[in-house]
Amino acid sequence: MIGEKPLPARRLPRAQRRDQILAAATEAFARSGFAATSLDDIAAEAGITRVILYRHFDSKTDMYQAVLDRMCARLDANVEEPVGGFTDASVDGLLAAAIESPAGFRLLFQHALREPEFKERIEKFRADITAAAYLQIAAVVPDRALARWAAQLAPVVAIEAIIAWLDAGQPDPAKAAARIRQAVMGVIGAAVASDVDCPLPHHARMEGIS
Amino acid sequence: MIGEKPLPARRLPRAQRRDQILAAATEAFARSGFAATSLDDIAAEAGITRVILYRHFDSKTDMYQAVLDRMCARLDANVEEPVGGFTDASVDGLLAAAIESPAGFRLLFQHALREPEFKERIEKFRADITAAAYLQIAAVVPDRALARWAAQLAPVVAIEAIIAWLDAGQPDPAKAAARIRQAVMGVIGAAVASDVDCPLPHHARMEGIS
DNA sequence: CGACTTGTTGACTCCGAAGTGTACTTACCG
DNA sequence: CGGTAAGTACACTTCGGAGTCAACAAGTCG
Repeated sequence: MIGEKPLPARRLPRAQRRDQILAAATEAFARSGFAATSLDDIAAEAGITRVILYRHFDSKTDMYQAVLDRMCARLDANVEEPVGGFTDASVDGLLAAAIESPAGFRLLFQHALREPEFKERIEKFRADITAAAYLQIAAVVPDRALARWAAQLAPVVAIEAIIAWLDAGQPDPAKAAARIRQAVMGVIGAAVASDVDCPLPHHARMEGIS
Repeated sequence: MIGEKPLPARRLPRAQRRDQILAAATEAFARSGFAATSLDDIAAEAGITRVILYRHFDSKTDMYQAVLDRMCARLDANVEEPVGGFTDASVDGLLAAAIESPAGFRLLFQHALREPEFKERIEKFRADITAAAYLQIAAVVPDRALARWAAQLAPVVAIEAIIAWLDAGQPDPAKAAARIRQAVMGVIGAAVASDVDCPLPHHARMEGIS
């Protein structure tokens, strides 16, 4: 299906092979998530046998955790939040991580986040960003329920904007970050605007856009 | 775990039971998707035995399809698109469907959409909305790649806004639709703005929001 | 009442995938 | 050149969940 190697597969030093397996596992898991991905799928993706996997990881779960941790570490490294909140730097960090590993990015936010057994770690990451966003938004949006809603939505929009950008073939990387930031700002702006009971003729704008 | 009934479970006429099973299955599947949900989970959710499921559905796959079709039909009914495009009515329809069945809404857009074997039907639904959105956006955004990106993103933001609203406890239902529409418009506005090379001091706005 | 239908229980088969062991090759490095 | 580590082949065991069957219990309706 992919690029199978009936050949005896080149030899690699242990650490390197482990890394390659993690990369392959990331790709495989990113397609259908944990439950729907077999170790044979991963072995095939890595171009080796299933048995080899067990020389590097204790179990499927262990391996999945390693994949998740690896990607989370990448995120933590890129989007270190000095309590500053959901800043431009946060978007840049997310984007950088997504560019480094698109599959890992998708895996985290499209699959792992919805898998009860694994979502904890990454949910905590997201919660941090959401909390930071809340502080900023709450300062502008008096209605607390609305502020929580916007704070919840802002990071999600950033993530979805990045994924949509990946899907679109990563056009114009130089301006991507700016555009994503604007999309997020657009959402926050919506919360602000609708809080003062729709001062904008949004209906007309939406209908008359064409 | 939930509200188990060790009792012999009340009897229901066939059609009614089938519907109740579909509702239970929707809840169960919405938690972890197709692969990670067992028929026992569903039977427990419905308060009956696994064997009964087979008196209503041929297989697990068959049942899942039924659940998906049911929810898709609900969507089609609510958000009928007279080629008009991604209008206010579309948002209203999506929102109505989400209120009718939050679990179904989540199941479709958080799980089924990422399950290769099943995403086809619902992907088509999403593609229709995306295409409609593209027509509207392309009229305002000259850069075609950017327009495609925004068109891809707009429906996703609408959906995520709805899910975030569900998560927040469905506050202020009367204005929810308007807020979601504004969020979507904010995203589209971002595409428009960034196309003319960032006329807004977005950086300052974002940093200085607090 | 008696038949039918909905339900339960507990057994059973089947299959795919996780996980393990052993014996056999072969590349690489000191 | 020889040993070790990386890799293969294949033959398992184990396990959970899908799918099936038969016997039995109890509401409901003619």
